[in-house]
Amino acid sequence: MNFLMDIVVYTIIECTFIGMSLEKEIKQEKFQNEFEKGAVNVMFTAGWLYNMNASRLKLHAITPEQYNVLRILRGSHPRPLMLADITCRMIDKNSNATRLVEKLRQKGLLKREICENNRRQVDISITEKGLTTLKRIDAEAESWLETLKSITKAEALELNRILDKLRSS
Amino acid sequence: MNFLMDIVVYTIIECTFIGMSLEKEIKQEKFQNEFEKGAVNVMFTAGWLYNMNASRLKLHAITPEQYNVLRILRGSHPRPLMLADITCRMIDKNSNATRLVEKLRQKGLLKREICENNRRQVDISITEKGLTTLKRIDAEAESWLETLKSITKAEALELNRILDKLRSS
DNA sequence: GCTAAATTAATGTATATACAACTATTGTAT
DNA sequence: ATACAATAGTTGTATATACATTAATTTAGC
Repeated sequence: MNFLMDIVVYTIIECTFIGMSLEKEIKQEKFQNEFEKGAVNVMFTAGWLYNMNASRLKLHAITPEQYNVLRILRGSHPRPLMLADITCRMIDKNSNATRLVEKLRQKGLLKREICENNRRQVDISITEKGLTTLKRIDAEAESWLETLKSITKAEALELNRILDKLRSS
Repeated sequence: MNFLMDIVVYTIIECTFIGMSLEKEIKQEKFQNEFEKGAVNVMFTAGWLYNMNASRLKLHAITPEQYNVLRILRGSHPRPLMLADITCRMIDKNSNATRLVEKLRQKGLLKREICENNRRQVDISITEKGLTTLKRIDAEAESWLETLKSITKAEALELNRILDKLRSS
């Protein structure tokens, strides 16, 4: 997270017992129960995913957070979004959209215009250069998606179902 | 989360189609397939978990990363650990253990001693105050664990299995 | 023994994040 | 109309992160 994760991952190492995969990866570990292990596993895996992402995006000189903003903007293109729209879609409400947007503007990947109807708000939209950049990244995304296919489609569905249920409390 | 999350989470918003829970939570979203959705879901859920964690730990004036280090040290207590031992258990290899440890030392939660046998290395161990702090946090952890139990034990097992498999590529 | 390589940790620096405080503009109540 | 509240973004600041570089000590080769 932040998840990112690099997320921001936390782990718990309390014992020398070695069990399955997760325990091995973070060295001698024991969890209170499957639920706690699940929470750590989600955060650990998120960090793993985020790192893969970050390194492939690095070649294009953008961070995962910046990539996120660009994709959000492409999603509404050609309609612009105001800053608050971007923030609420970013999930990490803490992350500072103002500064993220400014970074992308400096790179010419998006443009900002004061909205005439409501001068408090700013209309933000992706530029041609931004679209081109995303297209180049998309073209490379194949191998990244292949990595995810170490699980079956049925397992992916099950994973999504369980995660949605976990958050529904 | 940011983690996490605050994790550090990235999302993809490209459409106005509304489907299940994850799509709703990050507003009008459509994914290429279940695999991509799974990756985003893991990172999003990690951020959600990290934020819950961060806010409960804030009352004790420590961050999730610092909490992680303390638990690692408790795990080996009373044997001290060197810095590299802590780093390799932290997963986020980027995070700077030197400075995290220094923060905790300033709070009196751990102590550092130059190792006599090998003066390059530093023996780090949790203090009584550190143990007491962890104990107080443990006492409050019940409700946090309860939150995780919105899924069944079987689902938690399945979640762990799928995540381990996902990373095994 | 002396030099080169490896190990262990600390530091520098640019960027990012968390969170509070602030500015500007618009909406609402009297 | 004026004052007060709500909305939309920006800025300040302390801390954290990423990553490269440096420093100190130990090990190994010759």
